[in-house]
Amino acid sequence: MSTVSKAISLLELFSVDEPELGLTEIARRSGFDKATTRRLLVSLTQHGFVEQDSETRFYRLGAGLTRLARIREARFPLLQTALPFIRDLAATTAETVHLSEASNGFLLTVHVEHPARANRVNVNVGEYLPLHSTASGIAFLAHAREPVLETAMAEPLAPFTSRTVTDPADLASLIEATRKRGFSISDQGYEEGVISVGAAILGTDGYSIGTLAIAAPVVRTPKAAATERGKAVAAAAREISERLNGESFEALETRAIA
Amino acid sequence: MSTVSKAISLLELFSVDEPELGLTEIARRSGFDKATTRRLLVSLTQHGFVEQDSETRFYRLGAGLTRLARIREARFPLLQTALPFIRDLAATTAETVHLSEASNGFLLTVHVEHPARANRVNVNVGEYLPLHSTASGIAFLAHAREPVLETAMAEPLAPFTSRTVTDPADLASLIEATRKRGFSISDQGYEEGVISVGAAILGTDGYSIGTLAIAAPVVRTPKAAATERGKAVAAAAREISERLNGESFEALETRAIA
DNA sequence: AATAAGAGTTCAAATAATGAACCGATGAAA
DNA sequence: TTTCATCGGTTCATTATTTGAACTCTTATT
Repeated sequence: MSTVSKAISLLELFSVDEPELGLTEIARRSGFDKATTRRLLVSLTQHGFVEQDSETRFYRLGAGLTRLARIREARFPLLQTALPFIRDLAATTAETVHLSEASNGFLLTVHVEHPARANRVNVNVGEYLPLHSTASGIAFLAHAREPVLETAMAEPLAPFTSRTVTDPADLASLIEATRKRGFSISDQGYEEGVISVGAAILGTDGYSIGTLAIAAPVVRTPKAAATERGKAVAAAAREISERLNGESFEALETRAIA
Repeated sequence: MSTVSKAISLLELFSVDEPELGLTEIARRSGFDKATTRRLLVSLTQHGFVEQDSETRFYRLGAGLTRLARIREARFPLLQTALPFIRDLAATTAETVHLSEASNGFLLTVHVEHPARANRVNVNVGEYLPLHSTASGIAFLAHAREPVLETAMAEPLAPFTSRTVTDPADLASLIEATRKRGFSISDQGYEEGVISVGAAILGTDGYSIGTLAIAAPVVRTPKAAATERGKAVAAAAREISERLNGESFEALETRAIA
């Protein structure tokens, strides 16, 4: 494992639920020696990737990350562009809406809007999503590059619930249906009791750069509601794609095939 | 230089103006060997910190950064909280408004709102701001921890323009005035022809965690206008501090002294 | 006062990083 | 269409950085 990977893996230990950790704890979780861990943390601190609370001595993610993220966002304003749509969907559906971004073959949740009600689906910012078992993942695959798709299909399809689609052929037809329909549905494929709909956001080259999804408890989601939400995310994803690229969604879709 | 620092220094090469760079270019600018540079880039890519355009082969900052930045933001929602205020200030003043975040002794510009007019002050997201010669920096120092303040005063005060305050004693009185007034003024201290006003945003401990500032061309900024803008940023910074910490600004200020 | 637990440090040994020289592809110039 | 230049990417013996067991220091607990 490269030193750089080690350093970055330390950053990955932080999450929304555990945004601050002590040195020993970080060393324990990463499996690195305390001395090593500290040296890495010091390097990261020097560049503002990590901050240390001067009082508690705990470490947390630093502002340098915000800075770089903003530089990226200036080039690919996915979040900025999608935000109003996410808010709108969250308001009209009163369910959890989340935006994920593609990052070399993975999907990273980048923003989440939760409804103000007790029984809701909780999605954490910073979560990685499996591609074969979530609405986002399937929507992503429906517009992914051939090699990305192949890699995803070749992996063992982990069964997260009893309903997870684990047969590659079934997955292929799900993807095909998603492409036709314009949005994907995952009926408890990732988490028991949760139904999600998702749609891909396309980049200039016509391939997915991210996804938009709505997750809701099955108990209050009749089939018709799911379809309606699906149409809504698809419309939003389409609009976001067009704004980002300044081209019609159809033009983008065709580009990917050529 | 540690390997980690080398890797991160590659990330620092990207900016809003140059968001994409080729391998040779990155190697040239960083001063590392091409092989080394590539190895580092590959490591960074594996973690989503860097992406490579599959067509042009150029490298750019990756979505993994957005993800981590969002995790941080969940803990310190500075940007989220400040955004509406920034927009409001930008709308009412029709001048450049920018938010900076403290990151171990430095100030990083994290968001900028530019007015839609030709003659305006351009501030880039991702820029580091000197502490002694900008409105933001002085506002920051006015509420900084003692050691941070001392370090800043001890450094040689670089003269960016003929009007930059380079005498530590003068700087100290500027800081004192800022503390009393509630906002700082930098009259062409950093860039010729630019006048800025700034105010500190305080954290739970009462010390600055960031700054809010308005930058405008001197030619259209009479003294009265500057004072008015100063009061506006101060009010906004105060409100943001209160929202972030759920405490009155006075309570926060007193905490720092104790 | 004794004990424990965490943060941080040291230095010989182990391991990972380095870079000169290489290949192959692409594109511009002769 | 041949030549030259440039760029992305790779190899492997040499070299320099990273590693971790054992240490100290500080703080909180019994």
